[in-house]
Amino acid sequence: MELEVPKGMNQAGSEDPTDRSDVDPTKTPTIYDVARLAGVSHQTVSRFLRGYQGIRPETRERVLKALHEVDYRPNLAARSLTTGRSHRIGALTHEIDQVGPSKIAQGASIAAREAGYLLDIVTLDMSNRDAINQALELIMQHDLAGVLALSSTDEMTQAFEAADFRVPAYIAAEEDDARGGHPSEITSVGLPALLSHLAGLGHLRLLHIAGPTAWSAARNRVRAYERAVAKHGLGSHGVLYGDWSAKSGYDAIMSLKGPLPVTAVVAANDQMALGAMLALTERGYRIPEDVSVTGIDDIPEAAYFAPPLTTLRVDFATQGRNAVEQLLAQIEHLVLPPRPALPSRLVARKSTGPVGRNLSDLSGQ
Amino acid sequence: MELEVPKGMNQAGSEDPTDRSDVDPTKTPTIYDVARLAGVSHQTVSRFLRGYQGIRPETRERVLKALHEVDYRPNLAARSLTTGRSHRIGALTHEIDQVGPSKIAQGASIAAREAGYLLDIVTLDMSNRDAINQALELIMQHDLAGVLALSSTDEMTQAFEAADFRVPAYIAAEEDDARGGHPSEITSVGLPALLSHLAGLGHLRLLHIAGPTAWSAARNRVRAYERAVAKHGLGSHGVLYGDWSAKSGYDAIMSLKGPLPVTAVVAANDQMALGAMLALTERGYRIPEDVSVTGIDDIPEAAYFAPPLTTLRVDFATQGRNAVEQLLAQIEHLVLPPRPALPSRLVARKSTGPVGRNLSDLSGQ
DNA sequence: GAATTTTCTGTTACCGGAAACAAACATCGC
DNA sequence: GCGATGTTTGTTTCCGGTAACAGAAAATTC
Repeated sequence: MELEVPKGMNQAGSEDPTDRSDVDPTKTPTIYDVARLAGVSHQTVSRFLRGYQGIRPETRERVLKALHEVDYRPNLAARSLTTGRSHRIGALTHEIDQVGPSKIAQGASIAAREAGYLLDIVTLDMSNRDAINQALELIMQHDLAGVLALSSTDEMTQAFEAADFRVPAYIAAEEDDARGGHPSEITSVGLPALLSHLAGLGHLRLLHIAGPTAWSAARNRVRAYERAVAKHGLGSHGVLYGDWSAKSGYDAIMSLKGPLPVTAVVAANDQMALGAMLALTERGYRIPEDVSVTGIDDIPEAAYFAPPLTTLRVDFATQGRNAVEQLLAQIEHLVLPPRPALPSRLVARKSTGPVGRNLSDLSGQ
Repeated sequence: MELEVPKGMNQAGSEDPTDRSDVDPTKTPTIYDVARLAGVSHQTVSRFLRGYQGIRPETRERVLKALHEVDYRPNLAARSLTTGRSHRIGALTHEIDQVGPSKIAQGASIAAREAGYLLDIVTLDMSNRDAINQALELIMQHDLAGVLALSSTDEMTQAFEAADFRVPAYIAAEEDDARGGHPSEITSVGLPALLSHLAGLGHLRLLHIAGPTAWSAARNRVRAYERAVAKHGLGSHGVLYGDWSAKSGYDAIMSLKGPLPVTAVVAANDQMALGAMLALTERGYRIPEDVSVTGIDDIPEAAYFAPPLTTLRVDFATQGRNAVEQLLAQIEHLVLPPRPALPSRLVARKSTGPVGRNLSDLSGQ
């Protein structure tokens, strides 16, 4: 008399339902391997993995045991093939020699990780159209849940508008005053506070060293600077343009002919402020006795410049986090609670001081 | 009389072989869509895409046309499901507030891109074991071609040894003196050159501000420093340990009691050198008249410190590139040509100078 | 206690490619 | 003129999951 073949897939002839005979140890195990081992169907394993509740405790335990035994790890390629969704986000960021962009990327990376996503980071020159298109081409092949630009330049904006991503895309503009968005803390609160700090020290004539005009952050800062100058009734010698680097800050100051026409220099980031300070020093001005200098960002080194830099603290990590959350909201069709504005705090250090008597006459000229 | 149905898959009744009738425009097209449009089999399309030569020019052209018409983009999830290989590399990097790590990541990212890979970058605290394990857990799910650690700490090394990646893994130690590898340029050539520069300026008693001991780069630099001190017959006041940050360089100098026992400070990176310079200045020492200070890395800002910093230029981008190439060699079973050593060049600026007479007596004490 | 519903589990089909195999056709040699 | 060979293209199967459906077992109803 024959025993009835037990139900299920286990018909290979072994009487032990937890059959491990043909599990190839060199291959990474699949749910089929786990199913065979647990004596259930692969679908039950799949259900277990996705947290389905209607599984009998007894079955559940067998699956769990089998999962551990073979040290199962899901194959996300297969999963995203069927579900049509990946858990990767493509992130474009500017070449990271600046602290800001890399901090933003870091915050974004962490936020993505918390949501179960991984960030595919591509660094490129944000103002080089060819580089952007090339990067987009690459990124679009690697099936992604969404695409993120971690900073905003004109070229990037245009490329995003022209591209056909087929997935959600988002540009993390630090500030989007021009596009009708609510202006960021930096330009609405931070820069006015900075200028008011300078006005309070008696400075009447200022100079702004801005970032490249293609960057929306740079443009917004210029506008905010000019607004604040007007509001306090100050005079501005105008705006010089750098490229965010210390060298460009240095060059900006060196390009000024004749005696310094201002008592304070407002740089759009800390690096340019650093360069400006060196140039001023070399030209014989003492900081802050003769000229005050301010930056924006408060990079970790700013407190250790000589002299320590008065600057605006910017929360880059949160900026990156917000960007990811915005994108995820699109991906997962969530409605996002209004995010609190990013505080940007004035950090007064020794690079600003009261206008010295010896130069104060300049401020009125 | 009936026309014969043309061969191929195109039996849906339309007489036009380039049938586009049931291509759903909302779905991203697949090779099957392209095949139908071109009137060939999907396999022919697949062959075309992978560069197979044995396709008749006529067929080839039809496929190409169809590809363009639907703007086909390969689904890499499907591809890596069948080939069992992905084109992504998981990269672990230290929280990127330092320039070094982020430059390395950038170089790695570019090199990966050139080879058709994308870098999944995960930032973490390289000396936090829990963070490392958590990150590894995450990236092991996202099927990767390989795993890369972009800098080397003890914790990272241990975690890598314990982990079961099932894919190639590589730790990019800047230098691996301790593990028998060929020592890097920095420790074998760069630091000796730096010390010899100081010796040439008359410095006889030095202090080293090192990075955290868990970092192999920090340890190697300490060893190289001590070797070079011995070689030149110099005296060392010893080694103080920082954490790569400007603050830790500042604190290190401030922790010294009494008058400064050395005439030159050798910091293991530029940030700590910056902090050290500020502390020295606050304690009343002039740089370089009273004390010389050197860094390592040559970050872009170093040339604009006050005073500009004498340092060793390190090629981070190439370091990252090398790491990726090493990993790819493992992934694709290539034998790598021996890579040329990374040049590390001494960049002498104004933070070093001849020993001043007023303090030179200290050097012999 | 049979019929019905609910709960749990198994079967089949599919995602979009690539590999293995097979067939159709052209070319060649003797 | 017919098999041998080579070139080009098509068919089937598989990768490792998930979705949709179906079937069996248990619980409930009347």
